[in-house]
Amino acid sequence: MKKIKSLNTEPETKADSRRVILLAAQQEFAAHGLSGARVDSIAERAGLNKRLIYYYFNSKDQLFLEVLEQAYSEIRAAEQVLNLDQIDPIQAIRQLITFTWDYYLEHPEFISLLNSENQSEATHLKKSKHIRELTSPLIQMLGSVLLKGQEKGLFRSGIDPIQLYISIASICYFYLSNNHTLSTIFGKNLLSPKAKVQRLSHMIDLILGYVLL
Amino acid sequence: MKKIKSLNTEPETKADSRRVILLAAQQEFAAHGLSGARVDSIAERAGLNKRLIYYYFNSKDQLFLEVLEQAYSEIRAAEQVLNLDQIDPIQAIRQLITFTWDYYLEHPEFISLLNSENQSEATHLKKSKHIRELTSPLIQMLGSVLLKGQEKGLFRSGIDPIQLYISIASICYFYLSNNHTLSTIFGKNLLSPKAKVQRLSHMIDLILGYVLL
Amino acid sequence: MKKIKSLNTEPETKADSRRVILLAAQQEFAAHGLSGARVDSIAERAGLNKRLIYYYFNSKDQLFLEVLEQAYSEIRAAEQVLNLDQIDPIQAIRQLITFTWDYYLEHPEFISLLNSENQSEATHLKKSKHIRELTSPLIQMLGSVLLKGQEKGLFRSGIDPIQLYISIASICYFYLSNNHTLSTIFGKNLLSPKAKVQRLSHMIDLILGYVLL
Amino acid sequence: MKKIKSLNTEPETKADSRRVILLAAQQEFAAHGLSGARVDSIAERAGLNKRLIYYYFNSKDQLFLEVLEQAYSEIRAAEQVLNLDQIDPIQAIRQLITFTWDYYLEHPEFISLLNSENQSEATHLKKSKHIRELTSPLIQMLGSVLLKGQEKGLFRSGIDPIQLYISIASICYFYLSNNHTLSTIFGKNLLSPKAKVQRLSHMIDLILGYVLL
DNA sequence: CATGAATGAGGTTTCATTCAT
DNA sequence: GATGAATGAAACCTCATTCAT
Repeated sequence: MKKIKSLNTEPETKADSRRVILLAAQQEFAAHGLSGARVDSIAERAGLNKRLIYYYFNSKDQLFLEVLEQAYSEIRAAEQVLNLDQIDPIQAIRQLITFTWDYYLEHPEFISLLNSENQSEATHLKKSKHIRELTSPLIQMLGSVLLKGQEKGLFRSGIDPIQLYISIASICYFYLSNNHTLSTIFGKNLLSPKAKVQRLSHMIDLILGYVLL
Repeated sequence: MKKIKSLNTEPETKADSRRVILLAAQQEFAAHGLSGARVDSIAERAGLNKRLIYYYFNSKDQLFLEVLEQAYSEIRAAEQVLNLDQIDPIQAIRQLITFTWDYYLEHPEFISLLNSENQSEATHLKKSKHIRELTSPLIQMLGSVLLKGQEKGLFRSGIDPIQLYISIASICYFYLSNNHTLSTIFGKNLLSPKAKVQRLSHMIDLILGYVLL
Repeated sequence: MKKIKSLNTEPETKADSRRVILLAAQQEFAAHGLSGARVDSIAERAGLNKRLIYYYFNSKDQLFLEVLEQAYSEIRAAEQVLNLDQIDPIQAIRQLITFTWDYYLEHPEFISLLNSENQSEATHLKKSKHIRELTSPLIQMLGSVLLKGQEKGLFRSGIDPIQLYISIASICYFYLSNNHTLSTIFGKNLLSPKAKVQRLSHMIDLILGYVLL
Repeated sequence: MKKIKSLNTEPETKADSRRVILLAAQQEFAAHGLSGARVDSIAERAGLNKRLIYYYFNSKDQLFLEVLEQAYSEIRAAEQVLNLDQIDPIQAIRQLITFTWDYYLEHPEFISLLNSENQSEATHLKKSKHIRELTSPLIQMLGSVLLKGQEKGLFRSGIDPIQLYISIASICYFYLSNNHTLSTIFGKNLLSPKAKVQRLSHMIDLILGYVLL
């Protein structure tokens, strides 16, 4: 549990504290889940007084929600930049898979947070107002990719973009979220460099095998 | 949190108490995760004294491990009965998907337990002795299905059974494990009867689309 | 804050703990009020682990309610023993005043608890089921005293026993509950032996002056 | 907990802030008692920064003392206006009771503050310098009323004005301070319009029944 | 005169675990 | 085998107060 160091040597300004707490909380929640996370540890990680956490966020649960909202908006923002609807549809599918895979690899905390939230039956997320709007652009984007591919005679028809998106997310997510048990059961490290390359390759084959006519 | 009733009115025998505790623990761990589960609640669910839990299982963690081992051996036993290598390969793939989907649907606690264990980085599972040998028969079975399909000129070549198995598990598992957040984000109930039928159909299309030449 | 010593040298039995906590709580609540009382102090007074308080009573508030209920039932029990309806009515009024005065003097915690409860707007008492039944016998008893006095041509008619009881309680209670501010303002100790005698005498004069024809 | 609005839109002057805080504190202390009151809430009620409270009043306790002093001087000022010694003695007694009753009814915070202060054993009041001299004029006034009534052959002799004053205060105060528990115990609302009229009538009867020959 | 940010001490409550029978 | 009573450690959260500007 390392203390977060501020990048610049100047003393943090007021608004910084909020951000520092949010970052520390993300780490702690990711590492231990919601009920396993300790407010004390978050304060320690942040290098700030515990009381301040309650000053800015009113409770552990509210803090968790904000961490979660931030995580969602970050991935959605990154996805938006892909501009899948402006490139070749086959390439677009490849890119979406690769991006999703890489993003999950680089953001293990995202997976961890989602697992926690699902264990809480999404009680936090349901209180959030702007979460739902975040996702629709992505699905729309994937929808137009599928349409374009179909019009070009490349893709099969009748693919539901939501189903496809969930499946792409599934195969990336599960491999990583369940890496520990899978690696234990299969008796080999599923995250070796070689294994990662093989997995990505398999996933692209799988999805394209389905999508392409 | 209902108390588990013993079916016969006679006082439970020694082995019964153990089983009742194990069942109660499974429910509690599934509902709240490892750190969220309460030993008190387990005792209450079991209708037995808390001290007895320690008498039989020594600690909460050891109890969790036993619950986990039991869950694994149950699903592996069920898979074994499929006898996929004795039927038509296409049908075998269909059956494997359908079975996996149904099993996860009927055993939400299995998903929940795995999530908890992965959050703990599989520390419990790593201590288990007989877990590893449980999985290999399944993969071997799937391997021979793939081989047979390929020999018959139906399936593409070069499919890694482990990769495929993980992918099949992924698309079933993730949809259910993340149902709460997904339903919230997409703003619709992903577990309505209709939605479940559509999902299964999509998953079979997806996998067969990939496997078939 | 003295630790309560058990009267007998034997180790306390199980059920004793509950009583010891209740007594310790009464003292602490009386001394500091509900919000001023500390659960830690109660545990210390009782010479028992703090956790045990939550084991027997589920929360500070529930503990407070039980203390309050006990206090009420004690005073009501003591009042019942007076058997006012079996003695001369004038003597009965004198006795009721004297008893009330003495009881409040000997049970300052009762006054303190009532003050706390009124500050909480009787939220605890309102949850109690058997409180209301406790008081009616007393009022009935006073009612028959008044009736008898009236029939004997001694007392004025039309006296409401509830009003009279409240007034008697008032003049005893207020003098003691507000003793600190009154003594400060009037610059003399209102609880000197002499002052107490004078007060009781005044109160009897006051009430009899009103009641008698 | 409504924020106190300043009547004029202009920025408050220095003395205003002090007064606004004092008013807010009175409300908060009255509502929750000394230990139950929150400095944060007082600041919020006042619409001013918490730090300002410390700027003007140094501590919560000192603030409480000032609130208390103000409350005392207000009631004493109001009593002074009565000029009881210039009217008919019987009427004077009636007026004193009615005034006391009405004042307590209109100033529930006064009762609440006194209760808190007595719970603190008058520690604040004892530090106050000008409290003690506030009360003597009232007692002197009541003394001369009693004397006049006695000289006119209306009142009994030997009535101690302090005792009588305390008794009058008692019967008004207790009924209101303990209204919540009394209403709960007797199972009826003691502050309904009708109940209030009956109480006042009873109190006047009680005191006059004692005072008059 | 005024304020947002920060804090140390301590509050109630919860927890896995053990004792004693 | 089984149990009610008991506990130390630590959890979340709150409070009056102060700092820095």
